[in-house]
Amino acid sequence: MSNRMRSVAPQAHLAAPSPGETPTARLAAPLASRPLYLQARDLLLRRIVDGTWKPGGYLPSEPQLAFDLGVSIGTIRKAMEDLVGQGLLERQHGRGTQVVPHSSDRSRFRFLRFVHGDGRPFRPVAHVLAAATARADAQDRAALGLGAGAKVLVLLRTRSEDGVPLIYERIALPADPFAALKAEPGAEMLEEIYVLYQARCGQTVARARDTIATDRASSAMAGALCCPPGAPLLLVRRVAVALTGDPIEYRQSWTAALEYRSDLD
Amino acid sequence: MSNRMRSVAPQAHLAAPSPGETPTARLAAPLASRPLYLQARDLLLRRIVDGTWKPGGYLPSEPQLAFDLGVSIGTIRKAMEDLVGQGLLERQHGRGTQVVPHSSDRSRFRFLRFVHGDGRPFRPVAHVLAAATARADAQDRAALGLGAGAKVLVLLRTRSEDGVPLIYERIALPADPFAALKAEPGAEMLEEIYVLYQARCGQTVARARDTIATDRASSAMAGALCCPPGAPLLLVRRVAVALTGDPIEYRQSWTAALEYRSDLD
DNA sequence: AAGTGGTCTAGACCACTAT
DNA sequence: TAGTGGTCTAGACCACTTC
Repeated sequence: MSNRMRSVAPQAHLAAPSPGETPTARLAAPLASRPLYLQARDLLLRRIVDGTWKPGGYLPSEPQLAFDLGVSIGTIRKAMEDLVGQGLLERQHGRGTQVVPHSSDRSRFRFLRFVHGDGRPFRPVAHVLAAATARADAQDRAALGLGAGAKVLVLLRTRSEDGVPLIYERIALPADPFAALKAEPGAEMLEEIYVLYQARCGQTVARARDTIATDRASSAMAGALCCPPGAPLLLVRRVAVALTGDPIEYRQSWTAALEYRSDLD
Repeated sequence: MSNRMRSVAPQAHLAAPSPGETPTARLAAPLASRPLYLQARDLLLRRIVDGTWKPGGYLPSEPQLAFDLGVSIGTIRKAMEDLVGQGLLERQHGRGTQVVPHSSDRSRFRFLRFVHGDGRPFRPVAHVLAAATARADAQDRAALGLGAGAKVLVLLRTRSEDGVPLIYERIALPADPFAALKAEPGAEMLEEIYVLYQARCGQTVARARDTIATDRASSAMAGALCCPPGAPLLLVRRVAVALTGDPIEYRQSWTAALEYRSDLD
């Protein structure tokens, strides 16, 4: 007997929103003992990943989803709360539940960011220096989990404030899903590049890991950042992974003047 | 009318665990419209802060707390889930709910940590070089929110692996609650100092903010870390705050060989 | 066997947003 | 006014831990 065979048959849903409508999905067979709210969460996640509900779009209402999946509203709510906690969904009282889009205002990565030495926030503008496809180097391959001869799209850019370049950045992306980005009009100045990944390449960044170290300025960095070659720099390396768990971005950011800060836990 | 006046009187609790016992607390007056689960959460937090339930100790059971506060079990669960999410409580199926103690195995700060350049975890041993009370400098005062003539307890220590010192550290603590730490036996080698704050000074670290920058080695650092004076170092500054929200630790960590890493979001 | 937390349901009522 | 999510309750049953 499954944990879902109860005194009240779960099929007896009286709240069918449109008469004659039929449920569009059912959760696992009675034998599967994985909690229903986890199954529901994964199903919602799958539909976000496969684009059934697009970033910025709204999910069906709680009663509708509960009917579709054949579970109670409370179970749907628990599944949603999990995804809200991951920053994938956003609920708005009286309006509905939305798939969070990446945007410059509301980035999913507020917990680690560059700041000025006095704590002022850093409000940069990006400028792409070069965009080219190349063979992935050893670091790229390790970070992105690629094979020997794999190709990557490499972006070199600076990020400036008031016209002063403060960050020199190299971004490596797997050539396959990101080829469309190479000649993307308007991309050269776009600060929030994750919006582009999502809109043009269908890749949504879910999480990222940052590793911070010191490095010394190469001649290219020295030229871009107006510092002497060999000057000590802060180097932030980021590996960003998609909703599927695959790494999709390897980014290196060098800076001489800025600091890097975690939000208060 | 409050949001708690319903068709079923909330007082009608039949699950009184000990006959004749009386509730020990009641939530806000009917006029207060703040959600009950938030009131419950704050009350639980207050009892953790004031030591009613000590780190490592167990809370009363859900039915007991629900009876005490005059709310349903679901409301208690929601309040607890919030505190679990903050890392303050830990629930164990069949056993109970525990106030999380700081420990070297299970630190509340797993999200940012030192690692070796190749990604290996850093497993240090601490060695205190000096512990003395001093007048707080400008940085200490700013970080800890102290007044002009305030005193701080300053600890200088190294953190080594296999006998090799890799981090040079200065920790400033408000002299008032931390005076007991000065002559603490055994503290000299203790790596996880937050355990001491909690056990000896009644101060539980709740959250921390890290700011990462580059710096150059002073002669003291050069001596301790076996690097030339002026060598570029990674500097991590941390401000840790207590459950009350007051800053209680200002820590500066310098390293030449290590990197600093965030967990995968 | 008793007690604990974990899952799931059903339904009441409230508060916010749209129209 | 209708529809949405937010809060709160009550109770069933399950799974784990302890005795």
